[in-house]
Amino acid sequence: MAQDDLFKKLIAHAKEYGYIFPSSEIYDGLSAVYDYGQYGSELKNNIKQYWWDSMVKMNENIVGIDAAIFMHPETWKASGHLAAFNDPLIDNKDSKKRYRADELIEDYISKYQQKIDKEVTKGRKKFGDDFDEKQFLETNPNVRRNQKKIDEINGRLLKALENDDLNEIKQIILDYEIADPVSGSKNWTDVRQFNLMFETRLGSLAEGANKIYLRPETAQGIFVNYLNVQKTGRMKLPFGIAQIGKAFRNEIVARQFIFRMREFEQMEMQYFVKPGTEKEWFEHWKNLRIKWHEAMGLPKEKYRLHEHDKLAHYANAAYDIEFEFPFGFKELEGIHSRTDFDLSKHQEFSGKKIQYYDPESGESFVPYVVETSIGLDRTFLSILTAAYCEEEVPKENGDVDTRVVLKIPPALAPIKLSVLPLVKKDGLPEKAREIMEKLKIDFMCQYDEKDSIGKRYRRQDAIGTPYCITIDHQTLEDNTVTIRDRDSMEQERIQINELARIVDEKVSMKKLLRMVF
RNA sequence: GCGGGAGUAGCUCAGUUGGUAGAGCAUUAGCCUUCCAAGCUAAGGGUCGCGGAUUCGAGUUCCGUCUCCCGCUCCA
Repeated sequence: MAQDDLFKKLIAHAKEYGYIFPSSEIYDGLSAVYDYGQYGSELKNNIKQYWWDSMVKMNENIVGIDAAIFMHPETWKASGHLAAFNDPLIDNKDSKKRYRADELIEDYISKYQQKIDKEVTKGRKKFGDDFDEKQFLETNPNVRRNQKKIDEINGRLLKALENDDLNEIKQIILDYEIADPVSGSKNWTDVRQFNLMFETRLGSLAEGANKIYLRPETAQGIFVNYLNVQKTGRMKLPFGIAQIGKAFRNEIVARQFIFRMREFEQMEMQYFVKPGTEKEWFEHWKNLRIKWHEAMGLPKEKYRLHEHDKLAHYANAAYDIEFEFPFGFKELEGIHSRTDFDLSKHQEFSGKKIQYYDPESGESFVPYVVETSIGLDRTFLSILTAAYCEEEVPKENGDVDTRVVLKIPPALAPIKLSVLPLVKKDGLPEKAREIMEKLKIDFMCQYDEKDSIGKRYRRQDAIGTPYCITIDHQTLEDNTVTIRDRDSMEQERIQINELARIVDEKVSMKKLLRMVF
């Protein structure tokens, strides 16, 4: 089956079986916003728990917090988001391409710079060892002409950016007849501002109310709480702060189902270390995070590591863990060595000293940070895509039947166990209810007596329930039930009083944690 | 924003030159059922995305509009 078709089927299946619904669907939906349904929210919670436990429970030097989505606006000046998330964009009407208007102008400027470089090369050849670059740049008429042009355009651009003057940016493009690098067309739309951060106002709508933002990443909530946690938790380096929470980005194009949403959830852990040891910890977390993914049991070949060659301004090393989605390998988790960029910036902007006193060396310093940041919704999607199977099952009459089954890792499955009386009479439903009552304290269980047993098995397959237990006539005689495995469809007969123990062994989250640690 | 595709029941879709909105599955109730979906009976569920135009009459024609999906530009 083509990957594209598979993806469409998966989306339809996710909706039909209560995993993911389009947001506000009765009002025609909202672009790139989705709601998690009755099973989706269970799966999501299980993923969160697996992550949280593997951070906070399994590492005594990692603690968790839950910071607010609203933060002081200065936060985003310090982090650089306010500047970096504001892009003036322009469309070419002929080529239909969209560009960042400032980059378009900068590209144009770089052509003049290239001319200057060429002159310098020529000059160097001509004068040999006597070549004085500084003097050459000041006196050569060609260089001076080009440099003047650069200064002129650059000056206008910087001023326009500073004043948020979009009309001026457009005017620069028109004045210098800057053309679309692809088509050569000069047929441009107006310049529009895209702010990737959602804005709102704190307090009333009254004038003078402060503009605040929905956080575009959760990490800053950790950085601004660094001192609080370090002091109140008596934390010593190295230590980590973990957080799960929503973040918001007003993406120009948000698509591919829940892969890129405007509202999404991140699971982040910032690990604070002594400067100089960050590379070592970076390796440590990279390896541990890979093990975390592998323990879930999704196919290993679906994962791949990608090293950033172009590093963000704050990082000195960065890896992505990528997953092969139906639309290709895409980022699932980022492991970044963020140096002391964030804490230093907050120190600078807040005026509060963010230092760690190291009793061993007697020195104070700003700690370095190694970050692991994983998309919860993306992890959800990776599990769902890997789980979705259409199997051919031979029927008794020789026909072939298609079985749709979600092979979700049992520890993460929304419903662990369904309890099914073979028939709806002879006291079997009563016995099944009795068993159900005992088990529901241990597991998410579901009871079903409607329709034939085969049909009920298929319904459970479709939502990914790993085990079905069936109460039949023999149950009444010897207190045994059959337990059916979702993936192999094989059955085993076991004692009722063994049920909780046997199922727990199979579906417990402890199993995953033991594989990682 | 531009280009392409699509909006009819929970799902998959049919609906003729314009003439009373349909099927299968699903759902609910009842009957029947000794282990891998689709036995029997009945019921519920749709202002055909929305608005306008043409017409005696529009799911169907025309215009507008909204939404979703795919592609492109952006992405810490």
